[in-house]
Amino acid sequence: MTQQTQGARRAPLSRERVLDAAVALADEAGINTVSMRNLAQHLGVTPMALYKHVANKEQLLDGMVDVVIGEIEPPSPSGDWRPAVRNRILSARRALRRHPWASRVIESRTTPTPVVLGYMDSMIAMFRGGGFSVDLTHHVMHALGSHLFGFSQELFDTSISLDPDVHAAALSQRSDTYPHLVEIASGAAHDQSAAGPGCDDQFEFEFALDLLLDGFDRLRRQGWSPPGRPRTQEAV
Amino acid sequence: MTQQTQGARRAPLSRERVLDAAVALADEAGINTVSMRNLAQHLGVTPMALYKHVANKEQLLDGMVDVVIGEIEPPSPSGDWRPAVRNRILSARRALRRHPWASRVIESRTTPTPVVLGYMDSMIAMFRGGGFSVDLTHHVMHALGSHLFGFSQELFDTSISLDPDVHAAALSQRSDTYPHLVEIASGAAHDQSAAGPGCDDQFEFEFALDLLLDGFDRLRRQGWSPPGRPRTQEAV
DNA sequence: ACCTGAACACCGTTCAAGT
DNA sequence: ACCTGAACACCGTTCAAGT
Repeated sequence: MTQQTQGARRAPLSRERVLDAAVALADEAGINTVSMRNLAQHLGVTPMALYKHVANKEQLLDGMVDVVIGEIEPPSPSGDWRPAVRNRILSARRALRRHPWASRVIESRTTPTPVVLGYMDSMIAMFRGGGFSVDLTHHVMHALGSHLFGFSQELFDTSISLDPDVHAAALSQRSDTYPHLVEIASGAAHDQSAAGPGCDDQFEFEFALDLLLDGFDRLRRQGWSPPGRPRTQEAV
Repeated sequence: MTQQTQGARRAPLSRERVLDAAVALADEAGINTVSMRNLAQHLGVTPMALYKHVANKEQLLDGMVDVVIGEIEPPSPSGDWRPAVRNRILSARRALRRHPWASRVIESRTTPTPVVLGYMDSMIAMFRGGGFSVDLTHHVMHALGSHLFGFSQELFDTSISLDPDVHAAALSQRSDTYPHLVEIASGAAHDQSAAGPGCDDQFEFEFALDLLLDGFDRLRRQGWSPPGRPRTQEAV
C-alpha cells in the first residue's frame, strides 16, 4: 500500500533496502509471501542478486527481526526499574504489533543476532541497576520469556476463548464436550466492555506481565538466593 | 532407530499409522525431514496415498501434536489444585521433551484440535475446582501461555546464557559489547552444580511456573475481580 | 471404486556461463 | 569483476488417466 514497488529499481541494492523491502512485503502480504524469488521480483532484481546482501534466507529473516527490534524505544532514564522495564516491554509489544508476522519469526530463530543480544543486554542492565542479583536477573530473564519481546505465547488463545467461530461453535455444539472451556468463553464474552472479538489481548498481556513483575519485586525485596547445592540433575 | 521401515509395507495404511510414522520420523531425523513425500516413502507408499488419511500437511502436523498431547498424564484426583496443576504441567513438559520438535510445531498451529481443546478444558476444570472464578481462570490460562504445554518460550535462551559457543564467544570477544549479558552468563557458568552446558532448563521452567502459581494463588485468596468498566479500548 | 503417475506451480541454492 | 540464466533437488497438491 504505502510502499512503492516501481521506481525502486534504480537505487542500488543494499542490505538495508533488501531488509526494508522484506519487512514491507511481510507487512502487506504476509510472511508466507516472503520468498527469495518473490522478494527479488518486488525489488526488480534477479533472486541471486539478494545473495550479495544476505547469505541465505535464514539471514534474511534474522535481518527482518533486527529491523523490528530496532523500532523498540531505548530505555527511559528513569530511576525506578519497575516502570522502566514495564514501559520498555510495552514499547516492544507496540513494535511487534506493527508487524504481525514478527513474533512467529522471532520464535523460529535459533541464534540471536547482535541486535537482539544488544536488546537483551540493555534489559539485563535495567534489572541489575534496580538491585537484582546476577542469579536472580538470570532467572527473571528466563521467566519473562517471550514477554521480553512484547508477546505472550498466544498459541490459539484468541481462538480459544473469543474467536467468534470457535466461540459460536463451542457454545452451540459442544457445551457438553468442553463445558469448562465454554464457561470461560461465555464469561469473557458477556463482559462486553472488552474490545474486539470478546477478549482484550492487551489486558491479558499486562495481567501476565504485572503478575511476573510483582513476583520479581517480591523476590528481590526478600533477597532471593539460589536453592542449595544439588539441583535437578537431569529431568527426563 | 527403534522404528522399522520395512515390513510396515503390508499393514493397511491408517490415520494412526501415518501419524505414528510421522512422529517417529520427526523424533529420529528432525521435523524438517517430515515432508509428505519423504513420509510416504518411509511408509512404502505413494505421496498421494497419505491424502486419504490427512487432508493436507497442516492436518498432519495437527495430528502429530495430538499424539504428543495424548501422552500427557490425566489429572491426578488430588484435592489440592496447586500440586495437581503443577504435576500435570510437569507431565506435559516431560511429553514435550520426548519430542523436541513438538513445541515448535505447537507454536505454529493456528486453530486448536479437539484433543488440544480437551486438554485445555481439563486444565480449566482444575482451576475452577480449586476455587478460581471464571474471570480469574480466564486470565490465569492466558498468563500460563506456553507453560500450559510444558515449555517456556526458550527463544535462544540456552544459547544466550549458556551455550558453550555463545558463552565462550561472549566472554572472549565481547565482554565490552554486552557486559551485562556476559555477567549473567558467567554467573550461571561458575555455578557448576547446574547440569549440562551451564544452565538448568528444568530449574528455569519450574522457577517461572512456581512464580506464576504463587501469583495465581495470591490473587485467588484475595478474591481478585476484574478492574472497573473501561478497559483498554485499542492499544495501538 | 480405488489408486497413482505425471504434472503444476512453487521453493532455496549452486554454478557455470555470459558480459 | 560483476551479474545472471539455467539447472538441481526439493516442496505441497491437483487431476486426469490407469486398473
